[in-house]
Amino acid sequence: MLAEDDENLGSLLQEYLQAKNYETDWVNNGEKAFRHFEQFHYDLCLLDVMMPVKDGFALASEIRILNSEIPIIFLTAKSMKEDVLEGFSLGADDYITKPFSMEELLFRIEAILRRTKGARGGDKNQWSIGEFAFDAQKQLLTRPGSQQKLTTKESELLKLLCNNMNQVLERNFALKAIWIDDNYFNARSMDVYITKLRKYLKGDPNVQIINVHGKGYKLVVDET
Amino acid sequence: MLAEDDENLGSLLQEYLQAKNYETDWVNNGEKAFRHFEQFHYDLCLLDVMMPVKDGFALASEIRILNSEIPIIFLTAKSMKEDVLEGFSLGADDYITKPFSMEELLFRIEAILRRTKGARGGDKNQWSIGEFAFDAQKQLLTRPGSQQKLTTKESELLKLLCNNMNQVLERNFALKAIWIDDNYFNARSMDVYITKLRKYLKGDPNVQIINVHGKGYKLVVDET
DNA sequence: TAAAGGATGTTAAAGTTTGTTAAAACGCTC
DNA sequence: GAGCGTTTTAACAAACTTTAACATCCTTTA
Repeated sequence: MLAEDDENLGSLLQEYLQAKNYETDWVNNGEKAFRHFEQFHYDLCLLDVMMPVKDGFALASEIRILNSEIPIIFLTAKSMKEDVLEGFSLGADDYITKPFSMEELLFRIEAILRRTKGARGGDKNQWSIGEFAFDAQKQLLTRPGSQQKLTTKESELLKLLCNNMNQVLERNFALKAIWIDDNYFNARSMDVYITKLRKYLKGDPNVQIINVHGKGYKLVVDET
Repeated sequence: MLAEDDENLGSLLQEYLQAKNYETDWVNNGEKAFRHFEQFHYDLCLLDVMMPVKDGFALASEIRILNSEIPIIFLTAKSMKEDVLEGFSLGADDYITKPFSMEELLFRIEAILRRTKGARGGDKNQWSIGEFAFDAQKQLLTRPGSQQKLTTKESELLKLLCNNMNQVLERNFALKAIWIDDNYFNARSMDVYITKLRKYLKGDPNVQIINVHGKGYKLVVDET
């Protein structure tokens, strides 16, 4: 829940947080915020301190009565020491003074949520490739019939291809990502691994690793 | 643990925190800090970013490998956006720029400890690994049916793997953390222990220690 | 359009890292 | 100093990655 009376900042923040996959309700005064808090269920509160009708500090102390656990972050232009201290003594988890960068806010939110919940899932490591299932974490390429254990390099390369499915994965990018150094020999080594992956994937004609001459490779999956 | 190279600020902070009943060890460079961290048991780390020998960011990432839970707060004069973001991406819980008020620091520490006090101490020593339960303190690996006593080295290694569950634990790091010296023979010794751990864990097919060639090992647990 | 040169495909060998087992060495207790 | 549990060393096996060698494909250009 975001409580912020400045229309510009409010909508900007809401939009940004939504874009980062945090469902965000935005209310523009403390009174409304409290009613929302009673009615809905939130994971974290972002409260502006100076708001009409009911200020952020008053709001926070009421919220704390209803829920002593929910993380609260104050967002404010006030940076005076007393205010900061008052904020924390109301049980705030963080206190950010404007102007702040949205990225920093996001990181602070995540630092707090990490403590309250499990960490949010980072990057993907499971894909379906035609009739195959690939688990990059377990380094396993599975088919209805059989199962193939992949080596580290095989798995890393296939993962990169999956991340760019139906797009071109550039040679140099892959080399620097997996081999660190993109010299001639590593490039040849990569070619060898492409051959290996093709061999593993050759069971399904709808799956292909296509070379884009001079650029790189493309994992093409034909869905039918 | 307080890592701060400025003698004045360091002793001032230590004194203040002690006065507030937080037992505080103060070290004046990153290298010492790491050795202290290995040796003693702390509830929270306050790290200066710019320190001689090993800077706060490098220190934090090494600490995170040993202990993925312990709260970390960066204390620094750097307020550049990139630095703040780097701090958070290393898993910081807060990032405070100098000059700051000691009261505010105290409040921020308390805000974080309030969230982590459940784990009490932050140094985790119990994990569930698939259908196993591992207690690093008691050096015990338990299963619904049976129970396995672990030797010190077995336990230390499994603990490191658990701290980096589903991530790669680098050989060299583990060697330096457990064997101190990462020479050839210690490396082979570690291989032997990996074999032992695999034997203990082989009852549950959803638990695996996977080798990442040339890098290290990864404890993969498949939750379903 | 055919030749040339570079890029990619494929296979096998060589070299390195890791897996596994057992014996030897170590350190502690009695 | 014998006994016992732990850790290291040794020796061999297996797996992984890189290098090498040669074949083929693609693009350029005369």
